Amino acid sequence: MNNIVKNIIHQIFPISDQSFLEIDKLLEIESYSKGETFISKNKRDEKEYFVISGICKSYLINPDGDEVTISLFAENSILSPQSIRTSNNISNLNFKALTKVELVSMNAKEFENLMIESIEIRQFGSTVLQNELIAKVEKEIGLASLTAKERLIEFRKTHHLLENLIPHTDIASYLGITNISLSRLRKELSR
Amino acid sequence: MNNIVKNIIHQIFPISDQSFLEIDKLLEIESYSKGETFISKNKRDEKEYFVISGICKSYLINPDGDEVTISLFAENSILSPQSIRTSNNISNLNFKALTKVELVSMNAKEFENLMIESIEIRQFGSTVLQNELIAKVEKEIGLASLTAKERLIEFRKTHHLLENLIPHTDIASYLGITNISLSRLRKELSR
DNA sequence: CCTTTTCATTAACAAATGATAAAACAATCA
DNA sequence: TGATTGTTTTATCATTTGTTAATGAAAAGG
Repeated sequence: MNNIVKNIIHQIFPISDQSFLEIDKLLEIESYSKGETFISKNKRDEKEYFVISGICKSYLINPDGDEVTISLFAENSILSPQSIRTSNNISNLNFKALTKVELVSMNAKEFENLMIESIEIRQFGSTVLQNELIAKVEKEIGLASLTAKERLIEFRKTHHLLENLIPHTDIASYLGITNISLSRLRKELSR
Repeated sequence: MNNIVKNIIHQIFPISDQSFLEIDKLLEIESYSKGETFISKNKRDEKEYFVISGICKSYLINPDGDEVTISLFAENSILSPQSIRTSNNISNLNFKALTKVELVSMNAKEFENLMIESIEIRQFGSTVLQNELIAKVEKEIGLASLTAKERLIEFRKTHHLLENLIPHTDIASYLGITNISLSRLRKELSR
């Protein structure tokens, strides 16, 4: 059904055509417009997502009622809320489309059944999990610097395309600063 | 051989006695004194660790030559450098004992062989990976606040025992502030 | 026991960042 | 087009944080 998903999967793990056909049966297309929240609390344990086009974020609401950006997801990436499903402590993490977004979703329980039946698909699933973990470690290393300026420089290295595509408020939140401070740093770095 | 390891494993996944006996054959005891670095670059792809007693940190060296604390590992936890093994970008992450530390190590390749043979051990391995990921997500949520004071308060909730056991320099680095700033916040919060 | 080292605190000042408000700019829509 | 809304920049001031240096306390080692 969807060659883009096949490519995304192949970039992660060289799955066989037969295995992909099994996965393919679970795929459905979803699309959301800018600003739309697409994983609510009661739905989040149901699906894995492949980001076909557009950009999404995960976020939470802080005590002041503001959205704090936790992660950013560009196109051709897997948005896999596995960690959220299995954790009781992470209760209020939500997902939102920052641009018009096309997703391919996959029922999580059916995918788990596939993983039980097929060693190859389980290896794919484990590799997704590992990649998620690597992304987190790389992120925490990138944000480990004390100064916001260095964090912005690091962000530009890993997300160089995103800065002109999504609201700076989300980037600032991701970097742990205000959008006003981000604006100052942008000006300073452009000189 | 080691009932403590059995307990640690059981807290994560209810493995059978038979499976544990297979794992048990791979276990070896290691101990390090305070300040000792125990995973160097060339060794890190060899072992998984169970922290029996003491506290460790993962860290990297920033351009100024200072150690930046990335993660903290208390006793009764698994120190599983799976993500490091599989990532090319995370090259300079090291591990150090912050107190006298007793570890039980397990050869990673032999454990992978066990995972191929046994579904149950495979499930245990996947769960370890999931737990690592959950810990990272919980950490990034805990550190998502803009102010250092709130991050310290959050840190105290999740690591309440650690503050009096390890150098404040490492806690400050973990929180993204200087130890002097941490001292100021401690004083302010104690009033 | 003394010395040395490491760590935590404090003070004074400089630098960076947040808060608030205003203005410029861009995007959307009737 | 004009109005509206949202985003980014800029300016001002208050607050927080980093830097440097000094001090004291605790731990480590001879």
